[in-house]
Amino acid sequence: MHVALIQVQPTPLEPSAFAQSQAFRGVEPELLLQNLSVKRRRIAAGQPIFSAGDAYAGPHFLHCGVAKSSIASADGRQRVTGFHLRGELLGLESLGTATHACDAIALDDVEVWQLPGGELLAACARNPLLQRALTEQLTRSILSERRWMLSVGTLNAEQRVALLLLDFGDRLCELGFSASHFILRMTRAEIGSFLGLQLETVTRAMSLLAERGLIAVERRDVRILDTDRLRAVTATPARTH
Amino acid sequence: MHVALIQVQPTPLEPSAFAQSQAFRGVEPELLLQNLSVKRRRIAAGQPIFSAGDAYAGPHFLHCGVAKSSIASADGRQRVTGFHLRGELLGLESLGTATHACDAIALDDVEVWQLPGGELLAACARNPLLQRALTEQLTRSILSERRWMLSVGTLNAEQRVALLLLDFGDRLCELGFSASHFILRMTRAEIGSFLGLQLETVTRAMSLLAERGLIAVERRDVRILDTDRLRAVTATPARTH
DNA sequence: CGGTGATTTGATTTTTCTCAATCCGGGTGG
DNA sequence: CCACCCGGATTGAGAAAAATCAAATCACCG
Repeated sequence: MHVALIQVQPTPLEPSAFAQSQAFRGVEPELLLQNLSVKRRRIAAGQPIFSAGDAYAGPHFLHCGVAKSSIASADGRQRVTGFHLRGELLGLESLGTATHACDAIALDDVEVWQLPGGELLAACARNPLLQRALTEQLTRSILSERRWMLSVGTLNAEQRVALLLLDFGDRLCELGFSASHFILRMTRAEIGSFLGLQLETVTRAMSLLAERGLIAVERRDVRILDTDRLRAVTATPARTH
Repeated sequence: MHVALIQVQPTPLEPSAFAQSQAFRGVEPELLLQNLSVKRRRIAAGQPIFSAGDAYAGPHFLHCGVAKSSIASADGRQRVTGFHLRGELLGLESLGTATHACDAIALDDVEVWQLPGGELLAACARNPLLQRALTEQLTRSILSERRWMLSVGTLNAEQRVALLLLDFGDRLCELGFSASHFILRMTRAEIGSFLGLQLETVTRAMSLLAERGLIAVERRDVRILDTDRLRAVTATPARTH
């Protein structure tokens, strides 16, 4: 069963987990863990990791599991702003502020390490490598969001869905899982919210891609059958804006 | 003539201009200017301030004028990611990287102060206040973009245009100009690109808002006639995603 | 074994895009 | 000084994409 590939097992607190992660690649783990009071928390699927308005203590390192982040307006509209795999840093966007501005919700059973924001900033001043890693993480997430902004604004439904699947596969691949076969942890509605589409449109786009033999979908189980042609779909001439 | 209100006059290099700006509010200007080698540049309307792929030297402080930033994909699609007024920091998203990832183009005749990225980061380590200001600027821009993401994904064309006009007015107001009468510095196509709409749709939305007496538009000249009702437009129940 | 939430598919409506024509104002050059 | 030109803006008509409404199916859970 391929499913096992994406089952993330809880692991003991390992200093090297930081350094190996995308977020803190290259940072001496001792420098981090010795000086920072990391708080480990486990959160069940569907439960919030943090919510908008919560007092901000610091960013959350996603040690294992899958999560989504979202933003809501006063009048109840809301939108998913990203899906996160283990090794990512959640809540960075509120660094230095008093309260969380966004929501983060576990899509899996999740373990997060809550880092102390103030100490982290102070540590940055002493450790240029850490500062660099944190800055890079921040710029990386800005750029990622801008690229999605671009895609959502210029690609049609089918292209957006294709891109999401490819992106998800790539990111899983970086973590050592299969890039071409995985289980989606989010609903069609959540995908639609992220891509600026209705859930029915997401379903239809997937059905069309499957009909053309580019992917195989069975509810949450996705297989990318022809990566090249799927990638070609996302590059087809569309609106240029 | 109200038009004069938004004419931005060039001013001499003033340390306090930094401290008064949104970006560096509260930072001792001496600490900044004494230690940083700021390079002033004037850029004519329509010309690039920097382009994707340019070597990254540091962020640009927009000392006067109006600018847009945009991002492009390899296959030529592109999208405006923001409009910027004086006092904002451009190119922060590439801090710590080797090359610019986005484009910034002057919509006005513009003056920018190019800050040295490396020195800036080093100065942050010595000056917590500066670090805090920079972090805040970064989180502010992330949140602003996420809010626009939310709006673009959940509001219809008319609502998006109404929101843009209100936002533009508010930001001008913060700079001491009129919030209800201003000249747009960007084309309908640029507005559309930012809002995820075609230029004709932007025009139509404005015409509709004008028809209902909420605004008065004459090409680039915009007057907000009924702020309350215009704001109500943006809050009308729409798609919830 | 029923119930619930998620997904899929179909039919229809709405919104926005696209294509086309026209208008308008500022700037240029005769 | 004026006619012309050109980019931007506006408006209209028709087409396309996606939203909306509705119904049926499916998997999983208690």
